[in-house]
Amino acid sequence: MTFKLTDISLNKPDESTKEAVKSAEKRKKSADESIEEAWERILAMKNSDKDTERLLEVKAAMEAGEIGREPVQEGKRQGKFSKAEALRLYKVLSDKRRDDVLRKMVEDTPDNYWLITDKAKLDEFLSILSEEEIIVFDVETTGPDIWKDYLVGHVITAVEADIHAYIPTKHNVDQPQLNHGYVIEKLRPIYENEAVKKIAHNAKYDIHILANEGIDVRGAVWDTLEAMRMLNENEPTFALKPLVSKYLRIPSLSYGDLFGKKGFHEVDLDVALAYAAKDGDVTLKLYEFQRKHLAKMPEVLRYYETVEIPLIKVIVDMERLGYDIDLEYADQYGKELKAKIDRLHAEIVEGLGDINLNSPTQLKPAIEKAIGRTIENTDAKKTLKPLAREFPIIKTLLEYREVMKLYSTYINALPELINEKTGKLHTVFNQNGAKTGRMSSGGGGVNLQNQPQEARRLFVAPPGYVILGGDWSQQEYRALTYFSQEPRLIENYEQGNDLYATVASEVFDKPIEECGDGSVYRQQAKTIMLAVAYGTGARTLAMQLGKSQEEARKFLKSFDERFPVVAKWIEQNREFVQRNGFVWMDKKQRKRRLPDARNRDSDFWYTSVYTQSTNAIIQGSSAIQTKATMVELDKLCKRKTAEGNGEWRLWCVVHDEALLLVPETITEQDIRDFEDVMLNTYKFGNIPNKCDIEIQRRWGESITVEEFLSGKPIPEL
DNA sequence: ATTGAGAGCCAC
DNA sequence: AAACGTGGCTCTCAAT
Repeated sequence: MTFKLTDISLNKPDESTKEAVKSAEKRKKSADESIEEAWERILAMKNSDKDTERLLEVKAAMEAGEIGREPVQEGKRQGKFSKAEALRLYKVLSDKRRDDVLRKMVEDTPDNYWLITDKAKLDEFLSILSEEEIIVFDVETTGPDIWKDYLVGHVITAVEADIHAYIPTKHNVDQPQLNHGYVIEKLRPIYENEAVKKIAHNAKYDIHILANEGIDVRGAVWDTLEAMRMLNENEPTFALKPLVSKYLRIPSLSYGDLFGKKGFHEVDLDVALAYAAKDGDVTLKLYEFQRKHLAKMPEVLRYYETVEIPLIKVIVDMERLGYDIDLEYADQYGKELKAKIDRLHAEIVEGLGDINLNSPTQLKPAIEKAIGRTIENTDAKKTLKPLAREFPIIKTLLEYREVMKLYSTYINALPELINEKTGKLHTVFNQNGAKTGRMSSGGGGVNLQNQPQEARRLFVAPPGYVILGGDWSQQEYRALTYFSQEPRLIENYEQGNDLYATVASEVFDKPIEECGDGSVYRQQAKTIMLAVAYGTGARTLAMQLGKSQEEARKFLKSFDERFPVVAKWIEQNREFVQRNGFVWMDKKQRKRRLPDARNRDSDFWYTSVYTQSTNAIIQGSSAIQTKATMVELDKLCKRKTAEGNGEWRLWCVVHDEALLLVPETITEQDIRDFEDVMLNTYKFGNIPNKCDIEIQRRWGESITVEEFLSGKPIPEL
């Protein structure tokens, strides 16, 4: 097609006249445009996917007579039907549907849903509860924030009696309710009674909220959220409603669908009853469903009940304790970093131009221009590092990145996250945040598990206390050794040798003396071990070691030859997951389901599920060791506190590292007791555990036990 | 203003 | 030919 300049001359008088005529016709037409024509016109417009979806929904609802057009304002005639009106109607439609659902919920409220708003009814319910061995509990609140939101009502299910009660106390509605404190005191004996077994969905939240009311929940024996993670860690969501819809086939709309952003305290009591009591009802049904299925995996059930369940309260306590932040240190360090950032920024901008250095999209072309060649991305490790030697500006940029990350994510950010109420920094631990069973940490605030050394320095013990920390030495490789039963590795650990030196000596065929601390062989063996555990290929390993792929391949091959039993175990895992679609963690206490392993194209000789199968066993089993030990550490803390020489608390756990907050007057015996729990709570069969213990006031600024016992003072803040 | 995806990078 | 496991947060940038 040819293109003539004249084709785009816009201001030809004849054309504009035509347009004017056309639009006049259009106006005339629109006055008597039929609704069908209007829809055709609107739907032909450039609409986003979401708008199209909404428009079609409105169209269908209008055609079904569910809604009509907006009312005409007095004295005006109805204008033409516009996209804007259609989208306004969408909101009208959603609100109407929501109201319909809520009305229906109220109408259909079962007789065994009890709304308790007077003392007599509460007493009647309490007398029913006194006969119950197990109950469901759930708190309704103003929102999800355990520090800002507060309790507005209690849901309790009397299981045997089959009654689901809602006891509102703080709804902002014009309906009578029982006094908040009165209900707390009436329910306290139940909540705090160990003998009254309790079921909840996401019990950690309810326990937190009740703790805010001064109630110490005891006897929690089942959490339907954590149980579901045992049954299927791949579930897309662990929210109650979707699980109930999916597994019990009870249609359940989410809180947001029903109430939007409204807090539960704004909900009328009849609606509140229908919604809240149903939570107790379906949680109970989900519990029964889960029990039936977990019974088929007795080791998983036992692990769940003896480790995961007690762990909930251990985590609650840890989250509530929080962290003291050295603000003075943070401020001073932050200023230093900021000055450095400014200096580096100025230097880089001189070479690259005045761009946003934090924007990869702006950075990439600027770098390409500056160095005169194209780059794939601005990834520090993969792309920029190899260029740093040749181009000083890249080196400076990498330095900028590093300092910027430290400043913006950690040093400058942490003080901002301090909780106003407690004056401390709090994290949220997700008990099974990783599909392997590891915990994760964060929850909109601080992630305790990825603090770099520099940032750990901001975390300090309160006056009079010290941080007693222990980390399992080579936790995952000990697990690997146990599972594979590789004789050379077992021997290494039985004799208390240095693993990396042993591996280096074998892989590089060097005398052990040349593979000790500080040797390049030992360092490389460390990387190779990691590659084995993570399933890293030769290409990546080559990059990490700064060697050719050829050499990296040789190293991996050499490892397989020298530690053939490990290689065989990895191969077994591959076969197992291919056959079964899952792997077992230690003692069948937990599964990692990798269903993709079963329906793979046979042409693929590698898929990530195979590396995952081995890694999941190692990582997941290590997590079991950590969690089982956490439960015992909590008991140790309670025992020590009871001795009366000051309070002991579990402070933080980072995968293979456990830190306690203990009185600064601790004794050698105290430390030995701590070590004993770390070493002996959970063992991988015949492999001995090893634990390195350190004492500190500032996280990471520690002295060893030996130093401590020989009288070396713990560094002051 | 809020949200979500992608890039990038911190930890074990 | 294909190959690094598990997370979470900050920043940018585009979309709503």
